[in-house]
Amino acid sequence: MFPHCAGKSFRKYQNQKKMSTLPDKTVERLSQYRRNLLICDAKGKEHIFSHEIANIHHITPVQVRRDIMLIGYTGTLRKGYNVKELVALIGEILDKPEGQNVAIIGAGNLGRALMKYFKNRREKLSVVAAFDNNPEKIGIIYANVEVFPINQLKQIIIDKKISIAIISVPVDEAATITNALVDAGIQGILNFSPRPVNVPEHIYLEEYDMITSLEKVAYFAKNKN
Amino acid sequence: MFPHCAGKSFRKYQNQKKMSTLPDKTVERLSQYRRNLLICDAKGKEHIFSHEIANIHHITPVQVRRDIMLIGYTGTLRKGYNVKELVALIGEILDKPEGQNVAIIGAGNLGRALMKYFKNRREKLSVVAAFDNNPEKIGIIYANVEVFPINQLKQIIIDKKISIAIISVPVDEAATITNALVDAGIQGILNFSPRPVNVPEHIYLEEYDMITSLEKVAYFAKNKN
DNA sequence: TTATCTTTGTTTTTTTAATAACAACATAAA
DNA sequence: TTTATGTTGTTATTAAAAAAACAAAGATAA
Repeated sequence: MFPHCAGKSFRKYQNQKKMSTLPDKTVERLSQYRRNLLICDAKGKEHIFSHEIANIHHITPVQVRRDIMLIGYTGTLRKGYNVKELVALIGEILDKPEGQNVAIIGAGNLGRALMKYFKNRREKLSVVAAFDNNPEKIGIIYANVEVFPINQLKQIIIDKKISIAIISVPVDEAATITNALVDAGIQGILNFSPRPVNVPEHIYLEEYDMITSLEKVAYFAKNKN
Repeated sequence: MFPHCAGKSFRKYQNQKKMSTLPDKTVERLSQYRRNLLICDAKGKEHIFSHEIANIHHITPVQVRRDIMLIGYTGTLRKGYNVKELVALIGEILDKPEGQNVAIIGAGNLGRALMKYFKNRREKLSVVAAFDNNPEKIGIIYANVEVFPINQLKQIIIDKKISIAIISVPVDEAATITNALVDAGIQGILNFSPRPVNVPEHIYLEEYDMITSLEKVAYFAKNKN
C-alpha cells in the first residue's frame, strides 16, 4: 500500500492477537495499568518503562511486558511505552465502543459508596440507575444517579439498556434480586453480598466478599514471622 | 518530577513468601465455608456432604474435600462432615485465640458500610475504632464503633491493641495513611483505595479495587458468547 | 568503529491452583 | 451372604499464572 510509511505503528497492529483469549488476571491488571497511566498522562509524562509500571503495582516488569505483549502493543527501546497510545489501546480492548450501562441494586452505604466511586470514572461505563425497596430513598439522587423502586427493575433495565448490575443489597435479598436481574436480561453481575448467587451459564458473574478478605488478612497477618 | 509515578530505579520486588503451608485460595474458601456452615448449624443441620458445600459455593466437591484434607479434618463415610466440628476446626486455623482488633480508616460511605458489615460478625475479629479527618464525624458512633481523629491514630492503635487496618479513604490520602499505619506498628492492611500502597516486607497487604472488578465484569460480559 | 549498557519481546521453566481418577470403605439392598 | 451404591481421602494429571532466561536492538561512550 504505502510501504515507505509502514513504520512502527503498522507493525503494532500486525502483532495483535485474538483478544477473546486474554487471561483473567491480565484483564484485571490492564484495568489497573490504565488508571495509573491516566494519572501519569495528566502529569505530562509521555513515556513509561515496564519497571515503572511494575513498581506502581508491586509486580515484576516481566509481568507488565507480558501483559502488554498479549494485547499486541510494542514499546520503544530505551524510551519504554507511549502513555497515550497504551491507554488508547487498553481502551480498545476493555471498553465497548458504544458504552455499557450499569445499575446498582441497593442504595445503602455500600451502594452509595459505589455510586460516588464510579461517578464520571469511565466514559464507556456509566452508572445510570440505582434501585432500593425503601420508599424513603425512591427518587433521591446520589452522585447523579436516581434511585428507583425495585418493582421497576425490569422495565428500567430494558429502557435504559443496562447490561451490568452490581448487587449491594443485604444478604437475604441477594438471591431474589439475582433472579430478577436474570429475568431482566442482564449480561454481567458483580455481587458484593457475602452469599454466592446462582446465574445461568450465559451470564458473567463475579463475586467479592469483604468478610473473606478481612479474614484472609487476619490469617496471614497472624501467621507472619 | 512525577511524584506519583514510580522512580526510574529498580526496587526490590517483594517476594510475598507464605509462612503457612495453607494455600491462599484455600484460606479464602475456608472463610466462606465457615460462614455458610454456621448458617447450616443454626438451622439444625448436623452433617454435610462435600457436594452440598460445593453447590453453595459453585465449586467442585473435590475442591472442598481437598481443602478439608489440608486442614487435617476427617469426615464420616456416608454421613459427611460434622458441621460443628468443622466450624470449630476452621476457627482454630483462621482465628487467633486471643482475638484480633481492627480499625477502619475513613468514615465515608464505604467505611460506614464496612462497620455495619463487620458488626458482631466474628467473635475473634472486632472493629474497635474508626478514624476520619472530618471534624464533624469525630466522636460519632456508627454500628458501635467510635470515630477518632486521624492525629490520634498511632496512640489508639497502640492502646486498643489494633493489629489490622482497613483503608477506605479517598485515593489521595491512602499513601499518607499507610505510612502512619506502618509507623503505628500495624500487622495487616486491607486497602480498598484504588491506588496500590507500599508497605514493608513484614506487613501483610491485601488490596481490592472495585473499579477493576467492574471493568472486568464489563469486559467478560461484552465478550461472552 | 567497537564495546557496553539498557530495555523490550518472546520462549522456557517453575509454581500454584484446579480437576480428574481412583482406592477404600460403610451402608443398604438383593 | 454377596453385590451395588455413594462418599471420603489421596494421588495423578492438567491448566493457569508467574517468573526466569535470554536474544535483539537502540543508545551511549570509549
